[in-house]
Amino acid sequence: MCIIQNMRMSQGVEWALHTCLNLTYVESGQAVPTAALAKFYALPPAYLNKHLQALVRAGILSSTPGPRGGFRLARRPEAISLLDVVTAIEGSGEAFPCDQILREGPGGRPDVDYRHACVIAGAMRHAELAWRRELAGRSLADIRAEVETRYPDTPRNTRERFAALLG
Amino acid sequence: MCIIQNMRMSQGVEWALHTCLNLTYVESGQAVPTAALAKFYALPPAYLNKHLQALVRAGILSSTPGPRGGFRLARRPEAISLLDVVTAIEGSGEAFPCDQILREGPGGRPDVDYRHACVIAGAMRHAELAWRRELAGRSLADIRAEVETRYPDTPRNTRERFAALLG
DNA sequence: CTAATCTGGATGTGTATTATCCAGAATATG
DNA sequence: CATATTCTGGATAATACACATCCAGATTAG
Ligand code: SF4
Ligand code: SF4
Repeated sequence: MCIIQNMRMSQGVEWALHTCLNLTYVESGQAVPTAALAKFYALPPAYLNKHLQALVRAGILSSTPGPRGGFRLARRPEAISLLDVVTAIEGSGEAFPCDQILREGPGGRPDVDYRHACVIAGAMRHAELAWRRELAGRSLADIRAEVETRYPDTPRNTRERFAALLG
Repeated sequence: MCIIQNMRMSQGVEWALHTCLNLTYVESGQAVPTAALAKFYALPPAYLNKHLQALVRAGILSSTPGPRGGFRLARRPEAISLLDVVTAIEGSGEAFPCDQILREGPGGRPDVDYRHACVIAGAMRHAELAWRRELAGRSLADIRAEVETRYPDTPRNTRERFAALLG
């Protein structure tokens, strides 16, 4: 019937967002290893680690090897936007794939970069910018504040689970 | 190195947008078969036809079988938004995949629908709405007007190519 | 020194996109 | 009516990529 249900970002974004949010509850100075972060939501440890590495490369987390090592936030939650996390996992590529088919059209020139010249590509890019702007305007601290307003038990629950996992 | 570059919509969106835009230049009453639409940009005819079928189901195009049959716009260009076309090809699913991992977290309940309860999912949905709003506010007629301002030759080029392909 | 932990590359697996083909239905034309 | 044209939609194949695992090597706490 219908052939497509595309345009989804990787599930790693969800993992990364939740993990970063949880890490805001860890007392600074303490690192959490991949194994504990994975157990938090019963995620596959080796694969979650790949995403954590991406977050480190993006400067959102910092990592420490060795015993009592692991990951911690590299910046204050106020300084980490949702866009930062999404971009770290998804990359910064545009959602609208332009194959420059205009080159095959009437008057098409192989030497022109239609990604900049094309009105359609411009409109799609404009819409995508609106999306990025929304995500850039919301920080982990904002999310945490809203969570605590709606679910006051969250801080205690999160800290208790971390305590149990770090035992 | 980096493991992911996701979050792309299908290339069919580009084909559909260009094809719909081109169809605004066909004198109403005349239909264009898949073969001609495919040759316009050297696209694979059988696969393009799948996307055209999706556009018909969405009420954007209408189709006529038989000789001198083919596709034409089902509504005026002013009444077709970019979002209409994107949704017809991509589906209306959300870009942020929520696996409800909170169910595995502390205090998680299997009977709660966290897609509505979760603050993160809400923030992502909010950003996506901004994207949709932008696309919904731009019609094929708007795009066409901008194209003609910047590239005055486009109407003639397009009509000539159609004439040659239908000849 | 030893155990714990991160890093990054190699590799496997499964799903979804991309693409083709064909039988059947509908229709314009003569 | 006969025929050629064209759309419809299911079946199927090829390909790309997200998802996932594993391991050797590097780093560090104790
Ligand atoms: S016209 Fe725009 S969307 Fe189409 S191929 Fe060119 S750049 Fe891409
Ligand atoms: S907390 Fe939100 S994003 Fe995370 S699993 Fe639940 S609904 Fe999805």
